[in-house]
Amino acid sequence: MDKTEQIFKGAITAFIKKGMQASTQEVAKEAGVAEVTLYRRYSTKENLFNTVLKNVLEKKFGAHVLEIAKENDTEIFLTNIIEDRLEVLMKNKDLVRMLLSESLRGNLTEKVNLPEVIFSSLKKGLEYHFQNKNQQVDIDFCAKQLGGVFLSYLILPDTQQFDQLTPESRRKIAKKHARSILSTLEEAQSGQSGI
Amino acid sequence: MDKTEQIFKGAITAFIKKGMQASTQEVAKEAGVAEVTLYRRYSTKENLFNTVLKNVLEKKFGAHVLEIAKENDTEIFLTNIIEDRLEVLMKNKDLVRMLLSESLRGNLTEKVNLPEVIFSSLKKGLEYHFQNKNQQVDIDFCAKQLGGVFLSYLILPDTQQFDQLTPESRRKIAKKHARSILSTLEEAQSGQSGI
DNA sequence: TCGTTATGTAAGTTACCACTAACATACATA
DNA sequence: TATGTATGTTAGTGGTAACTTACATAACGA
Repeated sequence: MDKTEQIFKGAITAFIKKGMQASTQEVAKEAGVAEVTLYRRYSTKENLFNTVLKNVLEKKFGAHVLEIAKENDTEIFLTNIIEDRLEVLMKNKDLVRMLLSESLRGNLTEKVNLPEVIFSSLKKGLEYHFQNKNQQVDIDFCAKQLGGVFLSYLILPDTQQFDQLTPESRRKIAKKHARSILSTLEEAQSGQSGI
Repeated sequence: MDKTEQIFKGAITAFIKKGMQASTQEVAKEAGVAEVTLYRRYSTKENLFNTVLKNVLEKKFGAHVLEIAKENDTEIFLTNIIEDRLEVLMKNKDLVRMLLSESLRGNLTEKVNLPEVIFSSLKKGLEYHFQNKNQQVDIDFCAKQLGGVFLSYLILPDTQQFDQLTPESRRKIAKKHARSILSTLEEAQSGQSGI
């Protein structure tokens, strides 16, 4: 029974329930650990929060976006990245929603700020994918569109839960979004970009 | 100097800063009113919060979506609704972000839950617009796409602030998003819908 | 066996917060 | 003038939360 692991798990479940407002008492109880132990190890609640989140972000959202970006066909690439990221996000929906809430409140440090982390990783993936094509693409606009897809599933009222669908349905939806984004890319080629 | 107005304005600025966590003391100070006055009028902080928000939602986001939905051309309709709603949302960005944060935390009553309110009003607009066309449209999917556009501007890191752009730029962006959504509608016609 | 290290228990400190009670004041209207 | 109504001031109550201190205990290596 690794104490650190115990604390991390307990802290996460407590933080998911109440966000940063979860008391150290609750965290301690959830982790099966004395409250003072938390302070001896992490000094402040804020530090505990950041440490735990940094760890969990790497573990759960560590993206292999560049792998996906190697795909040469843009429609397939977009479909894959939507399918992949959306699945991860929806699997951790409660955690992600808590992070979004705290982010909106300005409570997150840069390294742990989920929207920023995801947005910048999307941009990197897009840059990588388009670098060798002589297609002029507004990366920011495209990343925003992708982000919008994720956010809509995370925040808008859900009739059907994404992670409860069959793989075929999921792929179909991902493809639909991908084609939607694709259509603006093709358009941008004959016009000019973003602004 | 209408006291009620005073209280509402003060409460809003306090709530924008700290969400529902703003103390009644802070609200009172911001409103230039004694703390006890708030309790005499609204009994509890929660009730004050809900009353104020309900009022402000009606005032600031009271939508004439059905007006917009009368437009017969779908591309123009979508462009208009995006342009219109996005402008309102971005003009009240801080307030909206606070509401999103509280919504994610499950702190909002139904009538004041911004994502739900907007999503359902979007759906109504779409239903109205498509009711007399013999085009089979997945309203939910379409509303989700629209919602995603708004959320992306509200949450993702912004290089350019939407409400600081020229009207022409704004319309151009709105149109771009509209065409993107439009492309999925056209596709759906020859295939089947959403799931 | 001794000292170090990690933990637990229990009590306490300080600060804040939602909410209340008691009393005073100002104003308007009958 | 008298009375009611809305407000302010001040103090207080009970609860909670972040964080600390002091002391005890168990494990482990030298």
